[in-house]
Amino acid sequence: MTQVEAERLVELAKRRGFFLQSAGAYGGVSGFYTFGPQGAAMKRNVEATWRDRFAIQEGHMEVDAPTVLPEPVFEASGHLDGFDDMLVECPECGESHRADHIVEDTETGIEEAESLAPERIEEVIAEYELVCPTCGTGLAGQAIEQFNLMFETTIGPGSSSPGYLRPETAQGIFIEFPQLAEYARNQLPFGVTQIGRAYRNEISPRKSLLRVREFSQAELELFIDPEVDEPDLSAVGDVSARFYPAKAQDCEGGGVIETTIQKAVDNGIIADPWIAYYLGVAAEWYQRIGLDMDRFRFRQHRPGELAHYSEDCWDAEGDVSDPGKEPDWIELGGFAYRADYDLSKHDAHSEEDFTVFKQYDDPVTVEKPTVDPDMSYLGPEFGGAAGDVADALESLAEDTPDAFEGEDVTVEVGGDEYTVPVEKTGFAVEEMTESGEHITPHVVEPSLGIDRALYTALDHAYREDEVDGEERTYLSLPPEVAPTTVGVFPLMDKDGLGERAHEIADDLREAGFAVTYDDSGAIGRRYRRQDEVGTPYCVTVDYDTLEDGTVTIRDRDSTDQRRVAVEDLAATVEALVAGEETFATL
RNA sequence: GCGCCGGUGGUCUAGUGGUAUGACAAGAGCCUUCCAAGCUCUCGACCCGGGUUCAAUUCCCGGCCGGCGCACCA
Repeated sequence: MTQVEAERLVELAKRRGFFLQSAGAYGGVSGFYTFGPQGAAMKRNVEATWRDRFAIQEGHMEVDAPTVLPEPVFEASGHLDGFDDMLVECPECGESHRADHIVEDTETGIEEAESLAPERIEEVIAEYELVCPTCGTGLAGQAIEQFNLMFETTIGPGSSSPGYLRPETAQGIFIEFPQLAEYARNQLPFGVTQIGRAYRNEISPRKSLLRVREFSQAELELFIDPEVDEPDLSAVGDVSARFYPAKAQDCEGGGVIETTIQKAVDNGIIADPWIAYYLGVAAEWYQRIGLDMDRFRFRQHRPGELAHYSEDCWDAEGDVSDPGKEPDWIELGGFAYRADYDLSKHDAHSEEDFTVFKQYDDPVTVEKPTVDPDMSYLGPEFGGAAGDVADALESLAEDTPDAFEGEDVTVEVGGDEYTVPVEKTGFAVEEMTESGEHITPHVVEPSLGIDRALYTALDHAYREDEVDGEERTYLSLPPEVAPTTVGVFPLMDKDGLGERAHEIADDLREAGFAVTYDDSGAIGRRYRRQDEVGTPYCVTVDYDTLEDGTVTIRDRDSTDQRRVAVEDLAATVEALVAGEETFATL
């Protein structure tokens, strides 16, 4: 960013209809972008390739959850508490700092301040006379400002039912886990994908599409049995990528390692095989949508960056600097092993069961102490406490069956002791057959930003060159993601060329291609127009077409042309797009 | 949120206390047998609000938006 090429890319994006800042008529609004005709088409294509790779090819299901969800969902997920920042402003220099960080960074002995109440933070600041890290002014007495990154709304009239715009698409999957597991016939592993919008009320959106308040995510939640499920690493073992391990980031001159997924696992660079598997899948996908893999890497989170539930986490990063400049790495996606964190949270906070039943290969017989209290005795004897006494007896039997060996057994309920004759407890040791157990699946989560991927693909596709002494700008996008696949032009709009070209354009559309028809001005101008939006092929109808039924097809990157029979045109374009045919050998 | 700089047609831009320059793009036409050619015509702009002034796009203040730096990015 910041550099010349990025500015020209943003200018092209606006001029040609890839993306523009929203609500310009009303002064613009920071952090919101509208995809224009080219951008919307490209985004659709990018999402289609993601769907193909992460859902269809992997055999996973796709869902589409609401963007607004009720407050309890985010209480459970931790976003309500963990997603807000506590800011404190310095009265002297005006700098805002993370209050929880200031508290942590000193001799207070507090390591994890994020969960503390703002009032407590204020007390700690006053107590230890903490100062502004910028100018050294005391911060005692300054109010702590809460800033939650979630957009809040109300569901229905009144404010009794608060809701939030989801800050990530993932929760929409987690909360439906019980039903989704049913759809998967309770068989692990299974994966659920979602492509959708997510919202974060960023303090300071920046860098065009790269930091926005509304964006699209493509997420996969893979639910596994951690004890038995393993990925098929051979499917992506040969995929090569650049890896930037945490250790290398800590020391000076630490290097990026280029190797294959399989070798990265063998050498211990990537600890978790599932993470390794998805790094491989993702590397293939990023390459497929046109990223320059020399300007791409996987960076491992350093220990301090890791979320507390995550053992190992990697980010996909793309370099969006100008060629020859210092790299400017932006985060494109995250790959996290989330263990049972999310499902356990929702299991605890909701009424539903977020586990799956795992059947043993062979049923096991266990001796299980049970009670069957005689309520007709307990009731009259203990009155209102009878129910609690019965519960206490049940847990006692589970924990310490020995207690039932005497004549009487004593339990404590609400501070009072109750003694029950053993014969009234119905205590028995039963042989029970267990055919399996309930387990909470673990979650492997590849989470990718669509807008950032799209921006990076544009950045990496942006080219400037010269054709016959004229400057040319073009986007060398893969045909699969280019907004338009074929441009169709009559060499001139007369002598029936236009009519013939229209027929050909219609035929190509019927064959399923995204086609642009253009008969304005000189032919060269039309080629350049399509170059700027990344159209890979242009077909021109000329006088020979009327004579012998052939057209020229032009390759965007080389500007070379070949003659092709009209009846072979659709098949030829199809083969070119699929990569089964190259233009050079056409 | 703080600091610095900026905001003129779709895009890039000149300039000004008296309503604005040029280029590109776009539209119409002529010309044109494959790479932004030429000619004619047309369309189209001073971010918003307040202040100073006879008069503000211009000066001042505030806001919004953008770039950069700081902070933030669970």
